[in-house]
Amino acid sequence: MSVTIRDVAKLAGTSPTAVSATLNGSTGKSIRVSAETRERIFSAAAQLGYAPSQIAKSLATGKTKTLGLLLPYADAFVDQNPFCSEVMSGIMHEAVDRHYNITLFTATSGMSYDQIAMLVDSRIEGVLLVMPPAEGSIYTKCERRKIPYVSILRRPQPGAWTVNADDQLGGELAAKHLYELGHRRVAVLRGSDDITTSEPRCAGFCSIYEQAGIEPRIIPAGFGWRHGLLAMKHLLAGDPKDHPTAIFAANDLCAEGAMRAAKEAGLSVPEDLAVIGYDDTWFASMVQPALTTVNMPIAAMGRLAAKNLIDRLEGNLEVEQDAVLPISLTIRHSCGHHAKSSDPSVTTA
Amino acid sequence: MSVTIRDVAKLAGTSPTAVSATLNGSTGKSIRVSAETRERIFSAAAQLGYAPSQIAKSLATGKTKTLGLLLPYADAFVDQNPFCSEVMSGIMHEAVDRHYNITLFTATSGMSYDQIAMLVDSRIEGVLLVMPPAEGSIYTKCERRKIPYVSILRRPQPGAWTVNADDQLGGELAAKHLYELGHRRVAVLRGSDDITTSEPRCAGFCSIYEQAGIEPRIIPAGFGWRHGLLAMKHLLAGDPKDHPTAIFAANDLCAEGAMRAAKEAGLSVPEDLAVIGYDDTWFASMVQPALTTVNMPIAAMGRLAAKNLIDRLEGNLEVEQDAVLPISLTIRHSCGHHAKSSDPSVTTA
DNA sequence: TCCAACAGATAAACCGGTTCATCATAAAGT
DNA sequence: ACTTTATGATGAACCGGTTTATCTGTTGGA
Repeated sequence: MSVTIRDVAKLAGTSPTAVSATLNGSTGKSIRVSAETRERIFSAAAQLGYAPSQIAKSLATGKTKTLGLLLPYADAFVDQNPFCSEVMSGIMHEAVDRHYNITLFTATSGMSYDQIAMLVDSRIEGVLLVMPPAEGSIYTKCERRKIPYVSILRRPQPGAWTVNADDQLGGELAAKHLYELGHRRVAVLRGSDDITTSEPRCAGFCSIYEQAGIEPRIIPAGFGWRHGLLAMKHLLAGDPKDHPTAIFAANDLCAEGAMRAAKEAGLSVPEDLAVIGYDDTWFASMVQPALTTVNMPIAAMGRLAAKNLIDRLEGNLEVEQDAVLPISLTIRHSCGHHAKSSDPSVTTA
Repeated sequence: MSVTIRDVAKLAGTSPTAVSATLNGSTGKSIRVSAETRERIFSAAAQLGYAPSQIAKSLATGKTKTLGLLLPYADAFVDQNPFCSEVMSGIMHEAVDRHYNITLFTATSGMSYDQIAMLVDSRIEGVLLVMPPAEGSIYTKCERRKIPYVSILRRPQPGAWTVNADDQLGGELAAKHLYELGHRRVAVLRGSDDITTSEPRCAGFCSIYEQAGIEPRIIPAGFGWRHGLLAMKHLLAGDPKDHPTAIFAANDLCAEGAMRAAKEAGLSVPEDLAVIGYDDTWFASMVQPALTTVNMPIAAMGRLAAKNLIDRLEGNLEVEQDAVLPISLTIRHSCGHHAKSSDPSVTTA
């Protein structure tokens, strides 16, 4: 069938041991190969088109160089949120650089995280979790099997590694921006409670306004476009005197939904209503008006999570357990301030 | 270290052979196990928490139950095009149902398809290619290694399996719609030539108009938002008498870019300019005005490609070599016709 | 001259499953 | 009574690598 290390050894007139050591760059141990034998091995391997069986290698060494990637489970969320694609992109960059494979665990609809945990088998050396649930059998499974995992956007836990952005600060930056623009009646469209970022973002936002003696209205919305739309409609259904002049949305999608509802109610953004988003995905710069939004270094977070996981797997124990990446505010047009057309920050293929 | 099949056999007081046969549901061959031994094996396995090594299993059987998934290479494209997420979702559904793993090969920036082909190793039983290039070492590599592959959106080739939508028909549907609405000066913003769908869509569109003696203008654009924006600006820079009254864009992203350019030039959509998109991703229903667009069953295409690949791997030879999925037209607001607010076809998490 | 150290090389065991070939023993057929 | 067939079970080989332990010369130092 396929060409094995013994075939190469036979053609080169030497032993499998020598071939293995040579092709792996001589482990330096007691296996010594003369320059001339090495030559014969290389040419034999090339002649036969030898490619080592990664499976046999894994069985012998116990290493698979394969990571599992668990994306959020709700179909609509995966499909619709550009966040996932961006974080995936960052992860792939690091994985390719470090010669690791990524196996996809997407919990599809009708499939719980617990069922997904079943997919973690001996082929997986480590797991990357993107916006995972607070609790779940996936964690106990990994711990029982001693499989290390790194979570992206999960509240830090003792004994677990995480990569987060500074959500509290993100909320604060948004609040400061709106406050400085003169907004005094503001509302938060808060993300769903099962994602851990919702709370600190909201808390950070409120803390700034509370220092000024103002209590923002908090509407439980969610991370979808429709959530923003419905929450905004709900707000606008109340007494016009209570209508907020500014909105801090759960993310960019939610912000767009809110803008849509406002426009349908005859309000214009940013003149009648300022809207600020979160994430700064490509989507934010494409909607109209382009969103002022809190920027998370999404791809960098994915990359760092992959890096930290691989570092740990390779024995580097100095990995930062709870990394927090910096946050910034990207100012575009949805809160007024300054105007420009065809936002150049949009990059296309 | 970990518990092996021999440990289970020892505890159950039987042989590895019996354990293997029992746990795999008795292959029915000459290995026979009595009901009472079976019981002991099950309880021993449960007691030890035995989980078979998939690696050892793969080495012994030659099957890995792992598929490679190759997504398009330009970062911006992957990140920004909802198409990829949707096709991935369909693929994952089938893979999970059939108990197959998916290994991700995303050609990141600065990495060619040829380099990606290097990642295909013995762990991969089959490959799924999404919008692959016309030529490349990936194909020769798969053929040399006898690894079957199924391409999504690639021109049918002898000896290669594909899943496509009826691009020609898609173009025709778009053209008929615009023609019936009275548009006689129309332009095609054509996708880039390296994606095989560009040509038949354009051809289908033109064929309808040519029957009426009209030659549509064809602008080489691309599949990105910016491509649509620039192409439209270029069109609007010409003599106003030549301005088209309707646009057939390469995809939804491109269509939005074109709409943006039109709006910036003071035109309104659909009153002054009709725009029709392609793909019908979630994005299409979210932009304003919501896009009339050619609907591709994207997730279904992903799912079918995975199904066909797995069927072939499992020896089903009746797999349709070049599947073509049906196309339809989703009418929203960007070509006028009828109006409605908050398009209900938008689904959110 | 003798022994230690080392370069070069390899046979054999091992990783953890699957599967082929073989072997008892009991039941059934002639 | 003797062969055939079915049941229950297992030892050993195998998949394709890595790694340990061992072996032979050759060189250098005392």
